[in-house]
Amino acid sequence: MNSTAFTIGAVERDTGLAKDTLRVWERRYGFPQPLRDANGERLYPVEQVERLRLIKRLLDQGFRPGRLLAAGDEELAALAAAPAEAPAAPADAALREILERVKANDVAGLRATLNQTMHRQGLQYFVLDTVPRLNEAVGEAWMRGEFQVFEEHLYTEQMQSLLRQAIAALPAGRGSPRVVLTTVPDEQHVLGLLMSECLLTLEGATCISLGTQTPLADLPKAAAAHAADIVALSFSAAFPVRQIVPLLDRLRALLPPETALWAGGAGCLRLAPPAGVLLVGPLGAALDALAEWRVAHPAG
Amino acid sequence: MNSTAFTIGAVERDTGLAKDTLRVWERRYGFPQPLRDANGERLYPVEQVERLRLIKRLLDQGFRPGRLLAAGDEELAALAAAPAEAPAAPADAALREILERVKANDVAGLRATLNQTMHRQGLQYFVLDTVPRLNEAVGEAWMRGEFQVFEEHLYTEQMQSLLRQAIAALPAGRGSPRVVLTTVPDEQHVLGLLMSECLLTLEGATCISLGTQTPLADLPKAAAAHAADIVALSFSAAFPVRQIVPLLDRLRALLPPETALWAGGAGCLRLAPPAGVLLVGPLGAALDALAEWRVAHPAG
DNA sequence: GTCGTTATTTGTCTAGGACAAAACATGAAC
DNA sequence: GTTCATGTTTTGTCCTAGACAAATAACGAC
Repeated sequence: MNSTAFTIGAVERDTGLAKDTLRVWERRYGFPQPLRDANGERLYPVEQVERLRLIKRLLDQGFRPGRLLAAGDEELAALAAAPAEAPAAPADAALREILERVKANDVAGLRATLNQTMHRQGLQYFVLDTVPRLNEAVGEAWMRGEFQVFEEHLYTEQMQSLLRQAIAALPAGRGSPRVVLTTVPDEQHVLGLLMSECLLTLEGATCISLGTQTPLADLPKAAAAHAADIVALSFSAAFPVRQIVPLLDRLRALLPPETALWAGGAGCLRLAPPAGVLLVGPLGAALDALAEWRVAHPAG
Repeated sequence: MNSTAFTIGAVERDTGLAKDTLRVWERRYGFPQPLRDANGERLYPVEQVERLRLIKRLLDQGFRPGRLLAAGDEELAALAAAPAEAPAAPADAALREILERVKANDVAGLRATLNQTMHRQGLQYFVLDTVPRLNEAVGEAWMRGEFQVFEEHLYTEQMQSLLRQAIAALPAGRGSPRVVLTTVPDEQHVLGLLMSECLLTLEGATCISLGTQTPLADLPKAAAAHAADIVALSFSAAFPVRQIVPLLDRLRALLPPETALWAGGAGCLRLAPPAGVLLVGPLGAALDALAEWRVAHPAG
């Protein structure tokens, strides 16, 4: 009956935690503690996998493994319920309605409400203010157990669709700077890219989006082919922070010095900027950075 | 200068080849043969990484590792140039023009041509015939060294944008069956999903797309919440074939028996169908499957 | 409080061995 | 010549247990 146990590889795929990490946690902290099959291979029951997913989220929020892995069920739930710092800005009506539509699995209604909100607020304000708050609210609702993962996916899918539509409706940017937008391999979150593309295109920049996960070695070629002034990367909170700086260093070395390298997204917030890389923390900072770039590069 | 070597983790991310696989290939076949840093850790030069990427593609085409890893540069190039079987259908004018736009990095032109072709052909024919041939042509062009990875990404991004627009323009399906569409974790290719969504929605089915990489354990909940008749998964050729059957078995066990489970995409072509799962090979077969489902489930 | 130094925590890497499932080859029976 | 059942090779994934560097926390001096 309980034919539903996960091998270590399946858990890695499902949670994003490396096999090595899973094994070393087991050794050090005693959790997870999978069963073993006839071959001595680990078999993780569903509950442990779900718990690991929650732990992964809290890790991304800045909690430390030692604490989370030693915590009991109640403690974990408490941490998930009381979000890190920011006493969540009070959700306005539009926000609440959107969340309700997601919870009610009302796809058509969700789509309509999102569309309406975007048009009422205007694209820039929507992207700068509402979308980040929605993203956060959805993430927190999941951690509190109010949303399922698939509901989060549904939200992301609809938001993605909306933003892409908005971008398609904008007059294609023809101005400078020319920006190549993408994420590095293993970073699959696309909303950050789309939000940036909206903002920059609104300001008249030319965006060339390569979608997610372009291999590093290809970026210099892409920058050259598109005569890009800037290569911009987006990192979500889920991306392993340790890897960001070495990554940026490697990429910086690959790119010609006259091509700027920008990195933004939640993953870059607590980070010391490597030489030659501009870290764009909150989304609005991208607009400032754009303005500065234009001052430093008068048309010509 | 050549500060640009990859650790084994970076290669895993960049190529999609597991660390274990990379190490065992080195031991068995003598390739790749990375340098070592001061700590004895592997450092892969860029050329080896690019070669690994090519090998990965050929593997996905059905070649065997023993052959590919023993092959010299020329032999590899020959294999890549002469595609597996099918003596590629002669590319018609529209196809050629699209490929040229990609090669010329003409984003606006590409977008316009795609849009025009879709409208001329009609959505169904476009999705059933042109898109798969384009996908294949782009993949082959990369293997022959004519396209860079980023050019492939650019194509995918524009096609994605176009298909999403087409879907948004369709009257939202309200008929039966109700289909939940997604991919499993680690399967990130989205075009297959979008193509299916187009076809099914055109036929009046109700599609609920969760985007890519929904954790398995969430699918039963999603199916229940959306009262789905069918859960449909898409597997690309890049997804490790070995894992598909165990995956489908696990999922079949999780889903209630009255919910159908369909799996399609290039990854499913050479595969024995597990019990209780419908393997939809070529795209057109999805339409047949839909018709059959309707016969078996008269309205009511 | 702030700074610099030591201690702990944590993820990632190493080695080589093992095994099951898939793919291929071989040969017997029809 | 095809079909089917065998045996053999290939191949990916998993195992253990140890090591180390980078990030973080803790501490004492100022």
